Amino acid sequence: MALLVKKPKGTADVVPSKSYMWHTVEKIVSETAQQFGFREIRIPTFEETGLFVRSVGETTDVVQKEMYTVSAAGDSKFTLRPEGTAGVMRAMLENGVMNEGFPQKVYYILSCFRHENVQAGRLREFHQFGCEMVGSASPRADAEVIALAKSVLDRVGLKNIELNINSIGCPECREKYRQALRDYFEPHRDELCRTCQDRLEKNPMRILDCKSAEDQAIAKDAPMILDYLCDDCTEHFEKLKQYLTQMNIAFSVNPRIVRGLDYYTRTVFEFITTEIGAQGTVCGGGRYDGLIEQLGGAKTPALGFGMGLERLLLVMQKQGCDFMEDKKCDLYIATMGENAAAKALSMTAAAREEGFFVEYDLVERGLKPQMKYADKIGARFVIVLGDNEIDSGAAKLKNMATGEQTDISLGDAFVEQFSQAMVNNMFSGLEDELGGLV
RNA sequence: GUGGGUAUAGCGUAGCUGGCCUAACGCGUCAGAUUGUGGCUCUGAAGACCGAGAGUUCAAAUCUCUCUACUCACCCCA
Repeated sequence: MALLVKKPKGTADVVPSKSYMWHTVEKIVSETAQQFGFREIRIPTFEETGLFVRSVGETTDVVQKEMYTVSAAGDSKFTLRPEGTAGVMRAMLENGVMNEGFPQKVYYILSCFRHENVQAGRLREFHQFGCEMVGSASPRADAEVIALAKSVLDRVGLKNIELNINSIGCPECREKYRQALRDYFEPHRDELCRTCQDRLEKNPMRILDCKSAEDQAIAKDAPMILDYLCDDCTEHFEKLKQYLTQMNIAFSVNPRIVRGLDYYTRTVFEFITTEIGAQGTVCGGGRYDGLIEQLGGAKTPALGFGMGLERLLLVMQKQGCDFMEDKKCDLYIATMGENAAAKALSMTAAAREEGFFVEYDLVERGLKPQMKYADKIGARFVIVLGDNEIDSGAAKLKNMATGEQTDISLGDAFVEQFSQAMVNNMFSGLEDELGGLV
């Protein structure tokens, strides 16, 4: 079949048979964040372009070549958010959340848009779970945020995820370090790859994680940021490491981690896997003490992380993690004839009123196909309704797992009797499980 | 933008030293197998102009070329 329109490159559909996977991670992720005292924040899908230019950074790849920017009818320019932090900070400032006392802790699940070349684990529209903590300069906050990310990864069941941390210092020590890097690389200018020659001026730290083998060799003996941190930044980093150790969170210090967004200061971290291809960063984050001031707020320390949900799901599937199944149908009412169908309508409504998951025939099929359908959707119970039952006012309630049939009234007592059957069913299910254990 | 790989029914695949392919198999879908009862089994049906276009040939899903899409990787990041 030649479809007239296909989905845009880099987007993904979640079909009904797979949505339970998303429900699982969304549930775990938000419940965990709430246990840490984070509350959900929701923000618009697009923002004024200037917000991202100001926060993410004019020279970053994200801003320079990956933003989906639209303008409508002479309005200002808008951009589909390429990440969550900038919009969340804007929203917190605009709504005065910063004035409600510190720390403020928020989380969100949202889609982000970047016009990149797609590959495994990298989409143009992707989903991110993010957390932000505003108002604490303490390394305890760093440890707490990392602990939250770690906790989420543990609870979805991931194994072999490594935590890398680094400090890229405050603007002062970072500038000293940049100069040191320029001094180091300058003599090798001609040996560097072309992009790194450009980086030498604008962002020499990027040369450190260049993939080119030649550049790697040159960078091998380059000065390390950690040797250039000021006393405060050093102490902050030392404390963080100490806290992580106390929390029993394993980590490695990786001086090569350089975040691609300009707003980061001091602590940066990544949770990495090698199991899903080249895009192994499942979670990335750090501190951004200067961002809020840059956006026009008071100077306020803050930090957070983003977790790529598609990547998370890739690893979960790869590792065979458990997912929560969708809720199954409690009762299917099979009908034969118009009278029965009419009766089924009122019975269904009554049972749903009590919270039960009920279905009945919508396609006007025969009894046998209806039974097959009931089986396919995993219905626990089935009632077959025909003229006999309508006349007598009673029917058989069939337990699909055991095949056992019991009497059930079609009158006022119907819902109550069905509830009782559900309770008994649950109870015997528990008994079986316990019996197996004893 | 630069490379590699792949393109056959809803999904997953076979066929690819050209003719037996008027395209096969598994899953799924639908319908039957005691016309008022599912799961297993059996039978049958629907469903593909073999990614698109051109060429070679008596003959192409199978060979050649072009294009397109998808995919993996570089870059960058979640």
